Amino acid sequence: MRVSKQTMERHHKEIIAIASTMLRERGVLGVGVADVMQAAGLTHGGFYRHFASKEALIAEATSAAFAEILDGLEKAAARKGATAALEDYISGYLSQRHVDQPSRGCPIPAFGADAGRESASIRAEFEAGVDRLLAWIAAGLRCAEAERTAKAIELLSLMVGAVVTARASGDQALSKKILAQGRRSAGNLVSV
Amino acid sequence: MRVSKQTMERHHKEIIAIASTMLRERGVLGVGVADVMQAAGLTHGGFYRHFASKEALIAEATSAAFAEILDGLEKAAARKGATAALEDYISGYLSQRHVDQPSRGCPIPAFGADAGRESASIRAEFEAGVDRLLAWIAAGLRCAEAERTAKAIELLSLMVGAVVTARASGDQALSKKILAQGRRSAGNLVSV
DNA sequence: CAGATAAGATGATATATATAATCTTTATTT
DNA sequence: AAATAAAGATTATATATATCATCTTATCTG
Repeated sequence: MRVSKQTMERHHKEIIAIASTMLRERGVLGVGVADVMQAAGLTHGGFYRHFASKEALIAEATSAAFAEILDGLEKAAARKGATAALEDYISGYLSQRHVDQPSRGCPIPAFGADAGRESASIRAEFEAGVDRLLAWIAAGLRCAEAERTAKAIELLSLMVGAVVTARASGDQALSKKILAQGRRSAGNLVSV
Repeated sequence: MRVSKQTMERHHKEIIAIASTMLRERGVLGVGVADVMQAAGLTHGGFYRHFASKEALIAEATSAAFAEILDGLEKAAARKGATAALEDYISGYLSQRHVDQPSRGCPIPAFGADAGRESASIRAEFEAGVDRLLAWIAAGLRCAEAERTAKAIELLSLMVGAVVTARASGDQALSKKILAQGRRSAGNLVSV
């Protein structure tokens, strides 16, 4: 049945929000259109009133995942300063919680590999998110202006790789070792 | 029809070899049992004479992917020395070729995120591969014995993250920038 | 308020999936 | 050489998939 414009708008946003968490939990091929709709309390039939294709949903959900995170980061930086916010971000990123719960975490370790196999429209959203994230990280670094972007890339690569490798290595000792070393390395990077 | 023991053994290895490249190209959910069998010149019906389940195939293919790479690395280290071999490995890892062609590349950026979602048997194979790779990297580092493992983890994390992020960021300028920075950072790591 | 419109539900289609049963053909064993 | 065993082919099953058509029912618009 038809719903009000406001309700439809709300549904639209809910679908995207659910897809953005499912994406990070299950990867691109692991999320089904019907799954997402059901989780939103709807049936699969209405999906194509909202999106032209699954690909379009993934693109929007990718953008939403980055936006959600970056909005939070920008608020944190405004509240406690760019450098302190960056330190919090790093310790959260390289935490056991982040490794265990990808659903609200960073999209890059969660489905960056998947995104690399997807269409240009999805990769473009991903790239925009990475760009924005790198700029935010750079702003929190205390080194010389000229080195900031380079260092931001180094730091992000290190963190992404540590989380991917820790997740893949099961819940054993190795996983924790990788995380702990990631924290040390990242700490050295930002302090120098 | 029945084939000789040798032929069956060959088929078995071919199936695993094909799965190990498909895995890296398409991820765990992207490889289908029938796809793999067809690529091996067989039909899907015979699959369960070779493997108990798709999961068993993925576990074996994961192990095979790491083994293939590490056998090559160990030969290279024997030929030209651990340190020189490590330098080659790093420059190959952070090359455009590796970013563009995951099929014969490192399993960690290719399907580490997928592996993290899979069963313990698959994660165990992955963990064993990471372990062996870290030991090989550590052997090529010229720093103090006590720091080697830590530095190997740092280096691998950095490289994995750079490749994942470069792949996800499309074929634009950002992707190349991430790779180039990865090479600089890795270079600094091994030289110090 | 009446009619148009459209969001979502229901149902259908076509394809893909992992797995299992059965059949065929051949290698192995006796 | 006959009997057996088994690898792979064929076929079947059950489920999942993305997408589309149609129907219902409510909102919006004139």
